[in-house]
Formats: sequence, C-alpha cells, structure tokens
Amino acid sequence: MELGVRAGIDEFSSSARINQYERGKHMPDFLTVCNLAKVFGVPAAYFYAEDNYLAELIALSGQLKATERKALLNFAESLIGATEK
Amino acid sequence: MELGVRAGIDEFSSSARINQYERGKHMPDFLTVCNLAKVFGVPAAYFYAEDNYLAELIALSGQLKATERKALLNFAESLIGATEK
DNA sequence: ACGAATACTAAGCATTCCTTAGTATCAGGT
DNA sequence: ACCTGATACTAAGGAATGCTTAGTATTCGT
Repeated sequence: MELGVRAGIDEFSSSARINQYERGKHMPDFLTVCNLAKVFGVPAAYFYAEDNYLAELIALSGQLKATERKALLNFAESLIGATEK
Repeated sequence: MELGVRAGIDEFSSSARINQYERGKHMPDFLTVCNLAKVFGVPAAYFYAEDNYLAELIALSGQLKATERKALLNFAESLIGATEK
C-alpha cells in the first residue's frame, strides 16, 4: 500500500521520497507534510511536535469539534492560572 | 531590537531573512524555526498550526509542567470519549 | 535637514529536495 | 527451484527553495 500516492505524490517518485523521509535523508516540504497530515487525519503541526506528549495532544485536538476545542483551551488556561504567582 | 539575531542568525542577513519570512516570500528551514520558537518561548509546532485555536493550545502546553501536561492530555481524551458512539 | 539605524528588496549563490534510473529484496505462481 | 512482478531501497543529477550580499528606501533622533 503506497502511502505517498495517497498524499498526492507522483507514483514514480513516491517510493523513493517516502524512503528518503523515513531514513531522515530529507524532510518533506510543507505542502507534502500537509498532504500526509490529511492522509493520517492529523493537523500538520503533529509532525513538528518535539515530544510524544505534544504530538498526542495535537492529534487529539484535530478530532474535536469547535465547542470541545474551546473547552480544552479553557482547561489549559486554567492550568496555567493555577500555578502562576 | 533585531529578532533574528536573537535566534542565532548572522546579523548581516538577519534583517533580510526575517523580512522575507514576514512577507511570505520564503519559509525558514526547520532549524531556524526551532531557534525562533526558543526566542518566543513556544514549541516549534506553534508555527505550523493551521488556526489560532491550535496555535494557542500549543503555546499554552509549552508552559506546562509534566504533570499538568498529562492532565491536559487526559482531559482531551475524555472529550473524545464523550462523543464517540 | 542631516545622519544613523532599521526596514525592505532584488539577484545570484548555496543548499535542499525531487526525479530518474537502477539495484535489491521479497512473495506468489508454476 | 525458478521466474515474474511488485515493493523497498539507494545514488546521482536536475529543479526548486532559501540564504547571502549589496543596495535602496524609510524611519527616527538630533
């Protein structure tokens, strides 16, 4: 199952490119990252998260409806408020 | 006060580069994004957020301690669980 | 109004990614 | 076991992008 093709990459270069990404030889440009993100059903920012915690949070937030996202944001703000001062 | 210099960019090219980024003529490479993120005190993923909501969430999560981040993640999971099925 | 410092821009250089072509590896059929 | 086709992987060069340089424009303080 060719991942890259589903992200809109030409089928003749998809294999090579995905392999280069996996080996860390190259990073995909931002457009490609966005397309891959669509395939995985996560926000593009997911791929730039510096740890698994943040990655998970971004992935989850991508599944929320607007009202739930606001609730999550409020909760985050309250956590900040609790410790400062 | 030159922003780019604080992100470790050579002072002779900093002005030009920051300007190119602001005008949208170029995108900074990932290393530069990480350095800018440090300056702003946010995770690098912040700059790849597709809307303000997600950007805010990422920024806030960057300020949390480990235990708080877990709490936030749990809350997000509970929001998902509430709507599915 | 002048000078200095900062903002902005264009053009070419340098770097990075993408494409191509080819090799290697593996699974299924015979 | 052998052949075939499909997929995984890699290297090298071409295409695209960002970075540097140099220069112009603008702003700000005096």
